[in-house]
Amino acid sequence: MNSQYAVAVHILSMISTFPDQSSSSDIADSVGTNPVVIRNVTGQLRRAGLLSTQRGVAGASLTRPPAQITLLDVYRAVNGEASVFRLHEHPHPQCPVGANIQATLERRFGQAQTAMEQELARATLADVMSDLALQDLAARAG
Amino acid sequence: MNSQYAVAVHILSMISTFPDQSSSSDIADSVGTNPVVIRNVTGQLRRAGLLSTQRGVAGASLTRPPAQITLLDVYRAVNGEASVFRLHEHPHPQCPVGANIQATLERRFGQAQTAMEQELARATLADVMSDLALQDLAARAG
DNA sequence: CAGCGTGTAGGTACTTTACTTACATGTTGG
DNA sequence: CCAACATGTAAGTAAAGTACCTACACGCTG
Repeated sequence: MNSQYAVAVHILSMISTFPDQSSSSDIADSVGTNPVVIRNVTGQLRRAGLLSTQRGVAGASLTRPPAQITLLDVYRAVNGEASVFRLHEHPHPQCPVGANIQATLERRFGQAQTAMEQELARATLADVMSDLALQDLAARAG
Repeated sequence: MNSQYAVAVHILSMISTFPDQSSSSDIADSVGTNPVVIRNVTGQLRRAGLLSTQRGVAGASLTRPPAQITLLDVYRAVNGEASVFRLHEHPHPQCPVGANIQATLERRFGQAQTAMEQELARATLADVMSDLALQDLAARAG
Protein backbone atom coordinates (compact mmCIF):
# COMPACT_ATOMS: atom_id res chain seq x y z
CA MET A 1 0.00 0.00 0.00
CA ASN A 2 1.18 3.55 -0.64
CA SER A 3 1.23 6.31 1.96
CA GLN A 4 -1.79 8.14 0.53
CA TYR A 5 -3.98 6.75 3.27
CA ALA A 6 -1.82 8.27 6.00
CA VAL A 7 -1.71 11.54 4.07
CA ALA A 8 -5.50 11.48 3.71
CA VAL A 9 -6.02 11.17 7.46
CA HIS A 10 -3.49 13.95 7.97
CA ILE A 11 -5.34 16.19 5.52
CA LEU A 12 -8.71 15.65 7.19
CA SER A 13 -7.13 16.31 10.59
CA MET A 14 -5.71 19.57 9.32
CA ILE A 15 -9.04 20.69 7.91
CA SER A 16 -10.68 19.89 11.24
CA THR A 17 -8.01 21.64 13.27
CA PHE A 18 -7.48 24.70 11.06
CA PRO A 19 -10.68 25.19 9.05
CA ASP A 20 -9.56 28.61 7.84
CA GLN A 21 -5.94 27.81 7.14
CA SER A 22 -6.02 24.69 5.07
CA SER A 23 -4.98 25.55 1.55
CA SER A 24 -3.12 22.79 -0.28
CA SER A 25 0.06 24.72 0.44
CA ASP A 26 -0.65 25.03 4.17
CA ILE A 27 -1.43 21.34 4.43
CA ALA A 28 1.61 20.44 2.34
CA ASP A 29 3.81 22.23 4.88
CA SER A 30 2.38 20.11 7.69
CA VAL A 31 2.50 16.84 5.73
CA GLY A 32 5.97 17.59 4.42
CA THR A 33 5.34 17.24 0.72
CA ASN A 34 4.34 19.13 -2.40
CA PRO A 35 0.96 20.92 -2.66
CA VAL A 36 0.16 18.84 -5.74
CA VAL A 37 0.29 15.68 -3.67
CA ILE A 38 -2.25 17.23 -1.31
CA ARG A 39 -4.52 18.33 -4.13
CA ASN A 40 -4.48 14.83 -5.62
CA VAL A 41 -5.44 13.14 -2.36
CA THR A 42 -7.96 15.89 -1.65
CA GLY A 43 -9.49 15.08 -5.01
CA GLN A 44 -9.99 11.47 -3.98
CA LEU A 45 -11.57 12.55 -0.70
CA ARG A 46 -13.85 14.92 -2.58
CA ARG A 47 -14.92 12.24 -5.06
CA ALA A 48 -15.67 10.00 -2.08
CA GLY A 49 -17.93 12.72 -0.68
CA LEU A 50 -15.90 13.38 2.47
CA LEU A 51 -15.06 17.01 1.76
CA SER A 52 -15.84 19.77 -0.67
CA THR A 53 -13.57 22.27 -2.37
CA GLN A 54 -14.04 25.09 -4.79
CA ARG A 55 -11.78 25.70 -7.72
CA GLY A 56 -9.89 28.94 -7.19
CA VAL A 57 -10.83 29.22 -3.53
CA ALA A 58 -8.33 28.28 -0.84
CA GLY A 59 -9.27 25.62 1.67
CA ALA A 60 -11.68 22.75 1.97
CA SER A 61 -14.50 21.81 4.31
CA LEU A 62 -15.80 18.51 5.61
CA THR A 63 -19.22 17.47 4.37
CA ARG A 64 -20.13 16.02 7.77
CA PRO A 65 -18.89 16.13 11.38
CA PRO A 66 -15.60 14.32 12.19
CA ALA A 67 -17.51 11.88 14.41
CA GLN A 68 -19.34 10.68 11.30
CA ILE A 69 -16.24 10.01 9.21
CA THR A 70 -14.75 6.61 9.99
CA LEU A 71 -11.21 5.57 9.19
CA LEU A 72 -12.80 3.00 6.87
CA ASP A 73 -14.48 5.80 4.92
CA VAL A 74 -11.07 7.36 4.42
CA TYR A 75 -9.52 4.01 3.54
CA ARG A 76 -12.14 3.37 0.88
CA ALA A 77 -11.68 6.85 -0.51
CA VAL A 78 -8.04 6.21 -1.37
CA ASN A 79 -7.91 2.43 -1.77
CA GLY A 80 -11.33 1.57 -3.08
CA GLU A 81 -12.15 -2.13 -2.84
CA ALA A 82 -8.57 -3.29 -3.39
CA SER A 83 -7.23 -6.02 -1.13
CA VAL A 84 -4.03 -5.71 0.84
CA PHE A 85 -3.25 -9.29 -0.19
CA ARG A 86 -2.04 -10.23 -3.63
CA LEU A 87 -2.54 -13.56 -5.38
CA HIS A 88 -0.03 -15.21 -7.68
CA GLU A 89 -1.15 -15.22 -11.27
CA HIS A 90 -0.54 -18.47 -13.11
CA PRO A 91 -1.37 -21.52 -10.97
CA HIS A 92 -1.58 -24.74 -12.94
CA PRO A 93 -5.24 -25.44 -13.83
CA GLN A 94 -4.66 -29.22 -14.08
CA CYS A 95 -3.22 -29.50 -10.58
CA PRO A 96 -5.77 -30.09 -7.80
CA VAL A 97 -3.94 -27.53 -5.70
CA GLY A 98 -3.26 -25.01 -8.46
CA ALA A 99 -6.80 -25.22 -9.79
CA ASN A 100 -8.42 -24.28 -6.49
CA ILE A 101 -5.85 -22.30 -4.54
CA GLN A 102 -6.90 -18.90 -5.80
CA ALA A 103 -10.56 -19.26 -4.85
CA THR A 104 -9.51 -20.53 -1.44
CA LEU A 105 -7.02 -17.74 -0.83
CA GLU A 106 -9.47 -15.16 -2.07
CA ARG A 107 -11.98 -16.27 0.53
CA ARG A 108 -9.53 -16.59 3.43
CA PHE A 109 -7.74 -13.36 2.60
CA GLY A 110 -11.09 -11.65 2.19
CA GLN A 111 -12.07 -12.65 5.72
CA ALA A 112 -8.86 -11.18 7.10
CA GLN A 113 -9.36 -8.00 5.10
CA THR A 114 -12.91 -7.70 6.42
CA ALA A 115 -11.69 -8.05 10.00
CA MET A 116 -9.24 -5.24 9.36
CA GLU A 117 -11.89 -3.02 7.81
CA GLN A 118 -14.31 -3.60 10.66
CA GLU A 119 -11.63 -2.39 13.05
CA LEU A 120 -11.07 0.70 10.88
CA ALA A 121 -14.80 1.33 10.90
CA ARG A 122 -14.78 1.50 14.68
CA ALA A 123 -12.64 4.65 14.78
CA THR A 124 -13.65 8.06 13.48
CA LEU A 125 -11.86 11.24 12.59
CA ALA A 126 -13.10 12.61 15.91
CA ASP A 127 -11.19 9.84 17.70
CA VAL A 128 -8.07 10.74 15.77
CA MET A 129 -8.48 14.40 16.73
CA SER A 130 -8.76 13.34 20.34
CA ASP A 131 -5.63 11.21 20.03
CA LEU A 132 -3.73 14.13 18.55
CA ALA A 133 -4.77 16.51 21.31
CA LEU A 134 -3.89 14.10 24.09
CA GLN A 135 -0.54 13.26 22.56
CA ASP A 136 0.24 16.91 22.07
CA LEU A 137 -0.60 17.58 25.71
CA ALA A 138 1.60 14.72 26.85
CA ALA A 139 4.45 15.86 24.63
CA ARG A 140 4.35 19.40 26.03
CA ALA A 141 4.11 18.14 29.60
CA GLY A 142 6.92 15.61 29.22
CA MET B 1 2.25 -6.59 -0.39
CA ASN B 2 3.94 -8.95 -2.82
CA SER B 3 2.52 -12.31 -3.83
CA GLN B 4 5.04 -14.33 -1.81
CA TYR B 5 2.41 -14.97 0.84
CA ALA B 6 0.04 -16.61 -1.65
CA VAL B 7 2.95 -18.60 -3.07
CA ALA B 8 3.94 -19.70 0.43
CA VAL B 9 0.48 -21.09 1.15
CA HIS B 10 0.53 -22.80 -2.24
CA ILE B 11 3.89 -24.39 -1.46
CA LEU B 12 2.77 -25.72 1.90
CA SER B 13 -0.42 -27.08 0.31
CA MET B 14 1.65 -28.88 -2.30
CA ILE B 15 3.93 -30.44 0.30
CA SER B 16 0.89 -31.62 2.23
CA THR B 17 -0.84 -33.00 -0.86
CA PHE B 18 2.17 -34.55 -2.58
CA PRO B 19 4.75 -35.29 0.12
CA ASP B 20 6.85 -37.37 -2.27
CA GLN B 21 6.56 -35.16 -5.31
CA SER B 22 7.41 -31.70 -4.10
CA SER B 23 10.75 -30.71 -5.52
CA SER B 24 11.15 -27.02 -6.24
CA SER B 25 10.58 -27.84 -9.90
CA ASP B 26 7.38 -29.82 -9.23
CA ILE B 27 6.00 -27.02 -7.08
CA ALA B 28 7.06 -24.40 -9.61
CA ASP B 29 4.97 -26.16 -12.24
CA SER B 30 1.89 -25.93 -10.03
CA VAL B 31 2.53 -22.34 -8.95
CA GLY B 32 3.38 -21.27 -12.48
CA THR B 33 6.77 -19.75 -11.88
CA ASN B 34 10.48 -20.49 -11.78
CA PRO B 35 11.94 -23.07 -9.37
CA VAL B 36 14.22 -20.39 -7.93
CA VAL B 37 11.19 -18.45 -6.74
CA ILE B 38 10.01 -21.57 -4.94
CA ARG B 39 13.39 -22.19 -3.36
CA ASN B 40 13.54 -18.60 -2.10
CA VAL B 41 10.11 -18.75 -0.46
CA THR B 42 10.85 -22.24 0.84
CA GLY B 43 13.94 -20.76 2.45
CA GLN B 44 11.81 -18.25 4.32
CA LEU B 45 9.45 -20.99 5.48
CA ARG B 46 12.42 -23.06 6.60
CA ARG B 47 13.96 -20.17 8.55
CA ALA B 48 10.56 -19.67 10.19
CA GLY B 49 10.63 -23.30 11.28
CA LEU B 50 7.60 -24.41 9.25
CA LEU B 51 9.37 -26.94 7.05
CA SER B 52 12.71 -28.62 6.63
CA THR B 53 14.74 -29.31 3.52
CA GLN B 54 18.05 -30.93 2.79
CA ARG B 55 20.56 -29.51 0.38
CA GLY B 56 20.87 -31.84 -2.57
CA VAL B 57 17.78 -33.85 -1.69
CA ALA B 58 14.53 -33.27 -3.56
CA GLY B 59 11.45 -32.30 -1.60
CA ALA B 60 10.58 -30.78 1.74
CA SER B 61 8.61 -31.85 4.77
CA LEU B 62 6.51 -29.98 7.28
CA THR B 63 7.88 -29.78 10.80
CA ARG B 64 4.40 -30.20 12.31
CA PRO B 65 0.90 -31.26 11.24
CA PRO B 66 -1.07 -28.92 8.94
CA ALA B 67 -3.61 -28.36 11.71
CA GLN B 68 -0.84 -26.75 13.75
CA ILE B 69 0.29 -24.31 11.08
CA THR B 70 -1.88 -21.18 11.03
CA LEU B 71 -2.12 -18.76 8.16
CA LEU B 72 -0.62 -16.21 10.54
CA ASP B 73 2.46 -18.41 10.94
CA VAL B 74 2.85 -18.38 7.17
CA TYR B 75 2.21 -14.65 7.00
CA ARG B 76 4.91 -13.96 9.58
CA ALA B 77 7.32 -16.25 7.77
CA VAL B 78 7.24 -14.11 4.63
CA ASN B 79 6.26 -10.67 5.95
CA GLY B 80 7.79 -10.62 9.40
CA GLU B 81 6.46 -7.81 11.58
CA ALA B 82 5.93 -5.39 8.72
CA SER B 83 2.66 -3.47 8.62
CA VAL B 84 0.37 -3.41 5.61
CA PHE B 85 -0.05 0.33 6.23
CA ARG B 86 2.58 2.88 5.36
CA LEU B 87 3.15 6.21 7.05
CA HIS B 88 4.26 9.40 5.32
CA GLU B 89 7.76 10.38 6.24
CA HIS B 90 8.23 14.09 6.89
CA PRO B 91 5.35 15.56 8.91
CA HIS B 92 6.10 19.02 10.30
CA PRO B 93 7.34 18.68 13.91
CA GLN B 94 6.16 22.19 14.85
CA CYS B 95 2.57 21.58 13.75
CA PRO B 96 0.27 20.11 16.43
CA VAL B 97 -1.12 17.76 13.82
CA GLY B 98 2.19 16.93 12.12
CA ALA B 99 3.97 16.39 15.41
CA ASN B 100 1.53 13.75 16.62
CA ILE B 101 -0.04 12.20 13.56
CA GLN B 102 2.49 9.42 13.16
CA ALA B 103 2.13 8.10 16.69
CA THR B 104 -1.64 8.23 16.33
CA LEU B 105 -1.69 6.47 12.99
CA GLU B 106 0.79 3.90 14.18
CA ARG B 107 -1.55 2.97 17.00
CA ARG B 108 -4.78 2.98 14.99
CA PHE B 109 -3.23 1.16 12.04
CA GLY B 110 -1.65 -1.30 14.46
CA GLN B 111 -5.07 -2.16 15.87
CA ALA B 112 -6.42 -2.83 12.37
CA GLN B 113 -3.39 -4.95 11.54
CA THR B 114 -3.87 -6.94 14.75
CA ALA B 115 -7.51 -7.62 13.89
CA MET B 116 -6.40 -8.92 10.52
CA GLU B 117 -3.72 -11.12 12.04
CA GLN B 118 -6.11 -12.57 14.59
CA GLU B 119 -8.36 -13.61 11.74
CA LEU B 120 -5.41 -15.22 9.96
CA ALA B 121 -4.53 -17.04 13.16
CA ARG B 122 -7.97 -18.67 13.20
CA ALA B 123 -7.35 -20.65 10.01
CA THR B 124 -4.78 -23.41 9.60
CA LEU B 125 -3.17 -25.15 6.68
CA ALA B 126 -5.53 -28.05 7.41
CA ASP B 127 -8.48 -25.73 6.78
CA VAL B 128 -6.96 -24.67 3.49
CA MET B 129 -6.48 -28.31 2.50
CA SER B 130 -10.13 -28.93 3.28
CA ASP B 131 -11.15 -25.91 1.18
CA LEU B 132 -9.10 -27.18 -1.74
CA ALA B 133 -10.63 -30.65 -1.60
CA LEU B 134 -14.20 -29.36 -1.38
CA GLN B 135 -13.70 -26.92 -4.21
CA ASP B 136 -12.11 -29.57 -6.35
CA LEU B 137 -15.06 -31.84 -5.70
CA ALA B 138 -17.51 -29.11 -6.61
CA ALA B 139 -15.58 -28.23 -9.75
CA ARG B 140 -15.60 -31.85 -10.95
CA ALA B 141 -19.30 -32.24 -10.14
CA GLY B 142 -20.27 -28.95 -11.80
C1' DC C 1 -7.05 42.40 -14.45
C1' DA C 2 -3.33 40.87 -11.58
C1' DG C 3 -2.41 37.59 -8.11
C1' DC C 4 -3.47 33.54 -6.09
C1' DG C 5 -5.62 28.85 -5.65
C1' DT C 6 -7.39 24.46 -7.38
C1' DG C 7 -7.46 20.46 -10.83
C1' DT C 8 -4.89 17.71 -13.62
C1' DA C 9 -1.63 16.16 -17.13
C1' DG C 10 3.00 14.81 -17.71
C1' DG C 11 7.94 13.82 -16.76
C1' DT C 12 11.72 12.01 -13.86
C1' DA C 13 14.18 9.44 -10.27
C1' DC C 14 13.86 5.80 -7.07
C1' DT C 15 12.18 1.55 -5.23
C1' DT C 16 9.87 -2.73 -5.48
C1' DT C 17 8.57 -6.85 -7.79
C1' DA C 18 8.99 -10.63 -10.83
C1' DC C 19 11.69 -13.40 -13.51
C1' DT C 20 15.80 -15.53 -15.02
C1' DT C 21 20.76 -17.16 -15.49
C1' DA C 22 24.68 -18.83 -13.18
C1' DC C 23 27.07 -21.37 -10.01
C1' DA C 24 28.66 -23.24 -5.45
C1' DT C 25 27.40 -26.94 -2.49
C1' DG C 26 25.42 -31.33 -1.33
C1' DT C 27 23.25 -36.13 -2.42
C1' DT C 28 22.48 -40.40 -4.77
C1' DG C 29 22.67 -44.41 -7.83
C1' DG C 30 25.40 -47.09 -10.77
C1' DC D 1 34.15 -42.38 -7.85
C1' DC D 2 31.59 -39.57 -10.74
C1' DA D 3 27.73 -38.17 -13.53
C1' DA D 4 23.24 -36.44 -12.94
C1' DC D 5 20.37 -33.98 -10.25
C1' DA D 6 18.67 -31.01 -6.23
C1' DT D 7 19.04 -27.09 -3.14
C1' DG D 8 20.84 -22.33 -1.67
C1' DT D 9 22.03 -18.02 -3.10
C1' DA D 10 24.09 -14.24 -5.70
C1' DA D 11 23.37 -11.23 -9.49
C1' DG D 12 21.27 -9.13 -13.56
C1' DT D 13 17.20 -7.36 -16.25
C1' DA D 14 12.59 -5.74 -17.28
C1' DA D 15 8.31 -4.03 -15.72
C1' DA D 16 5.47 -1.85 -12.40
C1' DG D 17 4.70 1.08 -8.49
C1' DT D 18 5.77 5.23 -5.78
C1' DA D 19 7.10 9.81 -4.80
C1' DC D 20 8.16 14.16 -6.33
C1' DC D 21 8.03 18.06 -9.22
C1' DT D 22 6.97 21.33 -13.32
C1' DA D 23 3.60 23.27 -16.16
C1' DC D 24 -0.59 25.07 -17.21
C1' DA D 25 -5.68 25.48 -17.82
C1' DC D 26 -9.40 27.21 -15.25
C1' DG D 27 -11.73 29.80 -11.51
C1' DC D 28 -12.10 33.27 -7.69
C1' DT D 29 -11.21 37.84 -5.40
C1' DG D 30 -9.79 42.32 -4.27
